[in-house]
Amino acid sequence: MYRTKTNGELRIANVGEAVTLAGWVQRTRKMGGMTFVDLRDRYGITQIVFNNEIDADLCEHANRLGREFVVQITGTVAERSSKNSKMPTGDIEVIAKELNILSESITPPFTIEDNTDGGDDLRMKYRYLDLRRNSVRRNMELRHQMAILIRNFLDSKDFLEVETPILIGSTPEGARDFVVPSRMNPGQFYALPQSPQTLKQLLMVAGFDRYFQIAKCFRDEDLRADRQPEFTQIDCEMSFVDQDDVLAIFEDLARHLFKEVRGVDLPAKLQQMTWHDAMRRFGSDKPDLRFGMEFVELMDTMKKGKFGVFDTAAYIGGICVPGCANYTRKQLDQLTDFVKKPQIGAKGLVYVKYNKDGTAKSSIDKFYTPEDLQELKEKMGAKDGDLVLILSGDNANKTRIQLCALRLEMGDQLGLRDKDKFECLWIVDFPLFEWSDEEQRLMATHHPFTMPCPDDIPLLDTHPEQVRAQAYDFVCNGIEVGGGSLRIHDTKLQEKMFKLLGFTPERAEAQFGFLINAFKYGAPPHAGLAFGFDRLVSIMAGLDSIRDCIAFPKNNSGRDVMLDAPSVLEPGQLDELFLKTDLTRINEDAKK
RNA sequence: GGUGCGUUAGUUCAGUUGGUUAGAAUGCCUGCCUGUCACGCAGGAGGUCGCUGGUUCGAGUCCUGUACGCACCGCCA
Repeated sequence: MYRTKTNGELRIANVGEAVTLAGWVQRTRKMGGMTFVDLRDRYGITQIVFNNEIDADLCEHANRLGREFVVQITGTVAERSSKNSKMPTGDIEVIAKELNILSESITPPFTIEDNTDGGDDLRMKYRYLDLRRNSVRRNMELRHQMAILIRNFLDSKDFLEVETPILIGSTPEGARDFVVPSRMNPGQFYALPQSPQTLKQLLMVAGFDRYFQIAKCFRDEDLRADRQPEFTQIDCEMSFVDQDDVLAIFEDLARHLFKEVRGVDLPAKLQQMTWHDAMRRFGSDKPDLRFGMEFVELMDTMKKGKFGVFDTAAYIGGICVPGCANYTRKQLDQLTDFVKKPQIGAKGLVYVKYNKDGTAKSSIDKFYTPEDLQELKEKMGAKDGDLVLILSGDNANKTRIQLCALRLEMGDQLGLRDKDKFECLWIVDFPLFEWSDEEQRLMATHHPFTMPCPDDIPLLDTHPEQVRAQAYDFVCNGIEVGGGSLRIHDTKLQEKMFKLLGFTPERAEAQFGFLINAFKYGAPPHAGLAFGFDRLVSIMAGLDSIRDCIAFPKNNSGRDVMLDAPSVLEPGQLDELFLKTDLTRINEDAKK
């Protein structure tokens, strides 16, 4: 019994049965009097046989076929005389009786194979061909499967899916908005939502209790492998819940997804790590817990020696890299170059090798006694054969971020960032505010509607930078996959937040008046969370970039190279919108 | 806004110290081949070395600028 595609319907065909298959020509093999055609559709490949001795005209017709021709073939399912164990349909073939060329194809610019010869750029330009490839199509199938699982899960928990508008108003806080001119309101612009944040809060005021949406979001910021200008969030909001309720239900969702998609059992209760601990132990608010090498703070230990660099350091920290005492001078120099790269910006790297024979060799032997190094060894929990790497700097936070980059690099070098291993955790107790040097004011770490921790509310007036937020991130394998918070539903507290963030009452009213007003009519306590759907899919699929699970992604410059978008408008279109483009600034930059 | 790497045949890449007619694989075309399945064999076509300016007797190779691509920093409430 073999699965085939017949007249658009899946069915099971038996040997000897007549079938009609339609699809694309993967390749042909001409053997003189015989021609074999590998016919591909969404479900796989079936070998078609044309035989000169059975039907010479038909065989001649088949010899015209080229790669990616679309054909319909009627024939008989037959058992193969020589089977091919490498392909799922390898023990049958279809002996062709009729061949109908539905569409011809010019030679594709790259091979439609699992291991294509096409580069990323070319694949994106011809994405419709790229999507024919198994590996890419499978990512789309996984995305579909996960969307179904998520919808069904949230539906079973009484979440109501509501679509919120794509054309909304601009909010200067946070990321840059994409804007859309309004023809009927000359000189005015819509903005595309960075997230449906305020709208879902209004749905809570509306009494919808539990909302979700698989929502397109838009941010006009620079791109990365894990950042697209338009992306998809699993956007959720709940009323009458506290933080534990939210975390419980969404780690249930995560547990369900990992089990159904990957067969992986996440722990019954996910670890919760405070932001402060995450920064102290891993130098990151999204630590990769697939491996150890936790930071050890070494201020007391290292300041004993005579190494001048450490005298003025505000932070000295080390990681213990297991089994790497045999690193060569060249490898250590490369690590030093790595931390000195401009993106990382460390001044230098101190290493201590604890050799297998019990001796120690370090870059700071001149300044420390063997006893000092022994004390360091104990402090680091290092064993013979381990390598200790130490960074220092006069800015504790920056140095921790540098040490984080080094830790991840060592994790990569030792192959510890295994794509089939999943370590998920919650980061909690984020600071409510961050100081912005650029704007010379406090900025909301999460967003301006985030509820402070109740214990810290008195600090709002005295030490706002110390106030913790009831905000949480879902982190998997060092990637921020989701985040959310309890929201402020009290008008007075919200006004205070706006004031601390430097909003005048007039500006707050102009931008968020609709929300403040709504809260005057009985707002339930509410909280929510959003998962980055693209990131979640790419983690499950083991992809390096979220582009690979997006049907038609944008490139690094935010361009769709297939559609050649964005593009200039016809003069008439601009006119209708009362718009003029002024490219003089670009030309001036070009002259310089 | 910044840093790094890259740009050579349809495609993926190699190209030594600057030196004759720029190579390989694959794809494509032609012919042969009745059990192939990455079929095989023989032959063939295919290049403005991203663009620009410079150094040089001579530039794919060195230098300036620029465009594009990728990764990253800044940015992403």
